[in-house]
Amino acid sequence: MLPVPRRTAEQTRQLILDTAIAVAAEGGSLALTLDAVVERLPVSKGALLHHFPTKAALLEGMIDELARQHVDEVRAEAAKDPEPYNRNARAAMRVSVNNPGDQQDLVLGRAALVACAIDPALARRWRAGTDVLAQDDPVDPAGRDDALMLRLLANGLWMSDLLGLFDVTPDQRRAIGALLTGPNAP
Amino acid sequence: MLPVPRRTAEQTRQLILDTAIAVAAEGGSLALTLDAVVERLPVSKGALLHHFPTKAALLEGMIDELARQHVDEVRAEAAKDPEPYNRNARAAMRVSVNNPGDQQDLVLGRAALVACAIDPALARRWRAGTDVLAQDDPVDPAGRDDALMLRLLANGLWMSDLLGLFDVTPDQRRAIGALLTGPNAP
DNA sequence: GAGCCCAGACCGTCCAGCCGGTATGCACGC
DNA sequence: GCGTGCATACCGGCTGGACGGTCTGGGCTC
Repeated sequence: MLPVPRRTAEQTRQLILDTAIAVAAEGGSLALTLDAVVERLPVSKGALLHHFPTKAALLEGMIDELARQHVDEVRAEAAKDPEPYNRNARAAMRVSVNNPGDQQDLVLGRAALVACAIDPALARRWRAGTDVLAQDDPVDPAGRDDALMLRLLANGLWMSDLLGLFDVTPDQRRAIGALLTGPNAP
Repeated sequence: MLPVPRRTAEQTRQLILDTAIAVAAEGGSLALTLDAVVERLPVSKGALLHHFPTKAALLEGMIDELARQHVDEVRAEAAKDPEPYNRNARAAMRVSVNNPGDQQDLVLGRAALVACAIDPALARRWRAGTDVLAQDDPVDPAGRDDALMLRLLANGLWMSDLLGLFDVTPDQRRAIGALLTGPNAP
């Protein structure tokens, strides 16, 4: 007979992280309290503090989880790209362009932004967790700076979506996405 | 004889805002407490709460001030541009490209980011305060989407600088800035 | 029965906001 | 000029409540 607890410890941990991320994304850092996270969970405060002994540990767990999800998503998108160079950079663009259709992506980004704003050290941790995307991305010897440009543009679009900085119509999103396939398309 | 108190009320208010912005930029939202702000000031907690009756009022004051400074800076930069179209968009790019040289700009941006992460409503307030830059910027009838692209790229570079997301060398900064003058330069 | 996993009451600290008080200046009437 | 009354600006100790973290106990699995 398989051991079937109602939840494994790992599942509980993941549940806590997901909920904390959702709370941060919706309410900002002001709303991100341990009690608020527990309130949404079929789990007690004791359980939360069993898995994350301090709030700082929870925040670090969040950032690591968010970075991991982001890296996984970009890599999955990059795997569809037949070109040899700058696949991660282009994948980041496609992910950003498609953002509004994916609510989970906005939650991810907002939570990451909130965590980075709570403590500057968490921003460095995000960078540490995600820069494999830049390191592990063969560069076209010609047009060396294109990848950085793509990354920055993708990042700008993403941030704009997260914070509501600019209005970007679907047509404009398509135009931005078209940069990837045909740079000189009319 | 003019009444000359050591500081006018307006000066005190501005002093409080500047200090709160500095605290937020350096320590993140965790460090932004009323006491921490007062500690750096020749002003008491009573004075702070005289000018900003709640912490929310202080945060709103901060965002309004930051948006105002940002708009002023971009407009000042735009005034140097002889072209008739998209001057604010190009000015935003130049400001972002020159960011690392201007410590005050990083403080401004970090504080704004922190405020936006504390409460989503403050992000909307930032947008409300800054979108005059997009509204009040005549668009080239040909190449209509260029301005948005510039804004997004500038925003991406700015955010990257604020959070330390990507390494951008001075050469690469120049290359990005060169997009403004010669789009087809080698 | 031992060890992991969790429940939830409880505690201590920290911080936002309050409040009583002071100082200074201004608008009066006289 | 001078006293009175009122408003603005500011001080700083205090408190109530929120929130992070502790602790004791209990069940479930092996």
